[in-house]
Amino acid sequence: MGTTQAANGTGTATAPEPKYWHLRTVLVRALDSEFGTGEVLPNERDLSARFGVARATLRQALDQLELEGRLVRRRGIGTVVAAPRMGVPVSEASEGWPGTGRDSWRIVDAESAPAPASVCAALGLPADEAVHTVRRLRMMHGQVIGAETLYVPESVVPHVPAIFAKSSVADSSRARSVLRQLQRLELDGESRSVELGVAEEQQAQLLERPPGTPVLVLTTRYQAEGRTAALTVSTYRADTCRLTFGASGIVDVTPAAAEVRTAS
Amino acid sequence: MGTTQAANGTGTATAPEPKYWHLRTVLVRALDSEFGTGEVLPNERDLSARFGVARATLRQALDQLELEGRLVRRRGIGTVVAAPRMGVPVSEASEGWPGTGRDSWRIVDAESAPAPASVCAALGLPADEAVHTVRRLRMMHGQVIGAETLYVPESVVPHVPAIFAKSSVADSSRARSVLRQLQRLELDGESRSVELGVAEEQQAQLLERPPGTPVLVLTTRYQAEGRTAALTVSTYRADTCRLTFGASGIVDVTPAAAEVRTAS
DNA sequence: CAGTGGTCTAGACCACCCT
DNA sequence: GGGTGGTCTAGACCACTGA
Repeated sequence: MGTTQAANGTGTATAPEPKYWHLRTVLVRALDSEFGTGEVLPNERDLSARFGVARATLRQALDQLELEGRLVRRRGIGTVVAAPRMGVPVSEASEGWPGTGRDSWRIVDAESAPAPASVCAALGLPADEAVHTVRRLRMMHGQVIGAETLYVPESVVPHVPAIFAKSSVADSSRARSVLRQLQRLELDGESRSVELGVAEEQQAQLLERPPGTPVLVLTTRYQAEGRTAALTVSTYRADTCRLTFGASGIVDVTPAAAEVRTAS
Repeated sequence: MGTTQAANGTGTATAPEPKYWHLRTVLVRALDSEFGTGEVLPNERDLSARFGVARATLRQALDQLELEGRLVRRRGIGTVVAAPRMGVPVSEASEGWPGTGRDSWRIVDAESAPAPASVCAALGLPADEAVHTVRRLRMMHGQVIGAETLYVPESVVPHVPAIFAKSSVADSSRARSVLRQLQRLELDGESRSVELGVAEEQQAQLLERPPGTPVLVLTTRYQAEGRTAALTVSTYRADTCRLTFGASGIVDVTPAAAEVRTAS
């Protein structure tokens, strides 16, 4: 076990670059030149043998590439080359309340109940005040790309037809009712934040990914009538999404991403 | 080696939750209740022994927590509890050109040279057209939180006093000159995108993190005189930063992040 | 120097998918 | 069943930090 690890592949001996990092570089080049979207890579045991490293080391390189959204690994299937990230438009204040546009959403469920403390705080409410909660999935090109939870205080949208039978039809109509009433308010503005998170069990399931999957967490506060009238927390798959702001229209431009480098 | 792995800790036997994921949950609870920012955790060998798992398994859990920005690990030092993420204001169109505000920036270098193809494409230029390139670091609370590269075509800002001696003073004056001239143009608007990336060697060094560190890549296109007059690519440390948009003023509000959960 | 996290190995078993 | 990725182990050495 544990051979000496000293000789580390590059041959230069000047900089002790980790094997997995070098491997990643090699694979990036291969991905750029020899593989197309959707192609399946050789399995991990073969690859590790081919590169003369332990499987764990190869996996460390693949982990990086998956984080970068270049690969998708599926248990029982294999490792395939991922499509370039999708540009996901984040609507601007001028475009109104969430989900008004031409985005495709799928209602998951809806309810009216006391909100968790963190949500009440963000909405400027006393703890445990009742809020409407709507959960929905954002779809794009037939795929789930994000999960959103919308919170609206009952003091903003008071009455929603109470259908007690818990069914997807009832949820759906409740959700539509909340959204409809929200859109009657004049929207004064909004503020957003984006950060990195990981999907917990629930979200992970909605996003069709394993727990721990990195996500972009987009939090939006909607201002109306001089207060925070609604709050959304959206988690987008970090591997497949690029959130775009104010890019009204053109979205499919490849950004000059991290690997920008001067010719010097 | 490799004991049977069958009994997996939870005791329930109903759901085969991975050990490292369960460990993460345990550690999250411990961090929330028993540790304060800056406190040092026991070392990995002790922790793995205490939890009765291999060190690699413990590390898998710590990797997750580091990705979430809850921990910072430093070679030779130890693992410490991270401070909550900083809210990093991303200036709005109304606030003008980059770096105009009260943000703290530190010039790294500046030059005028043919741009890489991806940059030219994003700027709508023929390949290899000359652009001014300014690299600078964004500081906050005395820490480096991001690295930004600003690209401005020479056709937008033509002459910059040519100082051929390559020095930090010369770079700095060149950079200021470019920014000053940019600010004379009327800014029509801007479009942004945010995505997840990993820091390559160069960026990683600027951000004082190891290569492979996850970053939020913020790409901004500035519109002026009916064209894309400038492009910035900023990489922010994903573990310490939460990008905020249009939150003019209040920034230090804890967002209702991924772990939002209804009481149901 | 001793102590810490970072990398690497060889081998094992598990969960899942498809045929 | 046979193949794939996912998890786990025990042990080793390396690179960095600070006394």
